[in-house]
Amino acid sequence: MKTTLPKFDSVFSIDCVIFGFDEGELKILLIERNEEPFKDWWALPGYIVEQDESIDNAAERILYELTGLRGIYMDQFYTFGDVNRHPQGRVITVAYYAMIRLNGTKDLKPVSNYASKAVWTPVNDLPKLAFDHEKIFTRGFEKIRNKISYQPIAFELLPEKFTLTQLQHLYEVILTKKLDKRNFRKKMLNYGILKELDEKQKGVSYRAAKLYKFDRRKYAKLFQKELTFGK
Amino acid sequence: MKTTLPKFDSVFSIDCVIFGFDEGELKILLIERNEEPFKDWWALPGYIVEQDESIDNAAERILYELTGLRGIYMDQFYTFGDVNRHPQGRVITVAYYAMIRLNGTKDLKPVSNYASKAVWTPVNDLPKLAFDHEKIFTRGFEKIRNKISYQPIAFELLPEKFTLTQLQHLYEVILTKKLDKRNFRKKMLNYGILKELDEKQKGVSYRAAKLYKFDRRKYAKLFQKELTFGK
DNA sequence: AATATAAGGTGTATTTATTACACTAAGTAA
DNA sequence: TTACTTAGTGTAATAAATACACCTTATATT
Repeated sequence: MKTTLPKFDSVFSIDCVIFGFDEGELKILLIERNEEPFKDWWALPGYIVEQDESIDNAAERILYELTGLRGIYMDQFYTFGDVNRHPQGRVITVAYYAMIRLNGTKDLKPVSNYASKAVWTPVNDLPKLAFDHEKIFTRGFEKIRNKISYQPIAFELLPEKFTLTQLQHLYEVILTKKLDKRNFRKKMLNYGILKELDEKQKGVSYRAAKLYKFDRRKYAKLFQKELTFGK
Repeated sequence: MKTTLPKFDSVFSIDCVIFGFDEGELKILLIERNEEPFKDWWALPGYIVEQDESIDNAAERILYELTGLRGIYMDQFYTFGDVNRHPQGRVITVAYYAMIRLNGTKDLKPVSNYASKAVWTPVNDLPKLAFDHEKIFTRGFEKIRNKISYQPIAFELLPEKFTLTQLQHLYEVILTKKLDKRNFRKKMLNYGILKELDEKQKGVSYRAAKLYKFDRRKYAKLFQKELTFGK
């Protein structure tokens, strides 16, 4: 990494922590960098914000260019502004996260050639990352762990139809702890935000489980109620 | 505001929402700007981040220069990056908040002359603010409203010794709703994070109330426990 | 056809937290 | 002494969280 690089003054960048759930594992999207610094390293998808675009738009564009993923809604979660986090100059980066449904989506094709590939990587098996991206990932993971206890974000990660065991498993992976099956089901079903389908799991070599759907309408109602606390 | 101003490319800035509680009112600190653009307008204390300082340090420095307040611990809560939020160029601003104990602290003296004064202003009676500072304030207020339901931030705003009624009143102001006196007391005392003092309120023209202190040690223990959820 | 395997699916009792609700006690001021 | 103002207190009902173990059902194997 001792090449001569241009120096620049101040730029903003965006970095994205994109979560997916596949084969029972929580994964994030990493790119292999095709540019100095940190050429050939793994990194979070991220790049520099243009002069004339808002940071929210920049986040969407950058994710698209580096992974081919389009129209993904992301939320900002933290801004990293240490002085030496980028070797070429002062770069303050705004970190975004999103959760997406993998549905067997496999490898992704970067549109720009700034990344050579984009690969889903299990969070329990991450390689060393460029810049301070480990720190950014860790904070993003904390964010969703925290968020899952008051918002049904799990449904964004699962396929449209899922079993209660899959749902529980996802919660366990995000919370990093085991949950009690009966209590978990009681609680989930009590919220009333699940629609039981007339359909069962297929292709498993054991008793097939019932499939459920997330009911957005009922969730909206529930949430409305929860915003108006009792006294 | 039709003066000729220098244009610049990209800069980062910091804006601070500093909460205080005084005379039964929740207040924030505003400065009167002494520079274009928005000269003579009210604004959140904020300024530009230097090349060689981290954003956390910048936040501390800027608050000091504009208000004379020193060593205030602040938390970042959101970054505002719309393209046209600043008339002179592209400015992305990282917003911080803090809560401080007023203890009769009155007016504050800006150290830099970029602000002509710094004044505590009730949140229910804010003037029109420069830039997008209303938006920033609103988001900061939401942030503490949300935070108060899982962290005892109220104690940072109250004097060291306080009555339960004062504590309740502060909760009511932040949550913007009335609370039941008996339930509030039961709950607070149950947490076990209050130390009852052998002392009473003074100088009131009615029955004096007992004074309490916040017990940080017990809170630390409680918090530890809460981080390890049941199953 | 019988058996083994592997996950699916279910209920109850206990404890803890939340809510609703109204009167007496104590100190100060007139 | 009286009026005023806030302090301070308890209980019953309801709802939520927890701990805990066995039978059922579909598939695969012999």
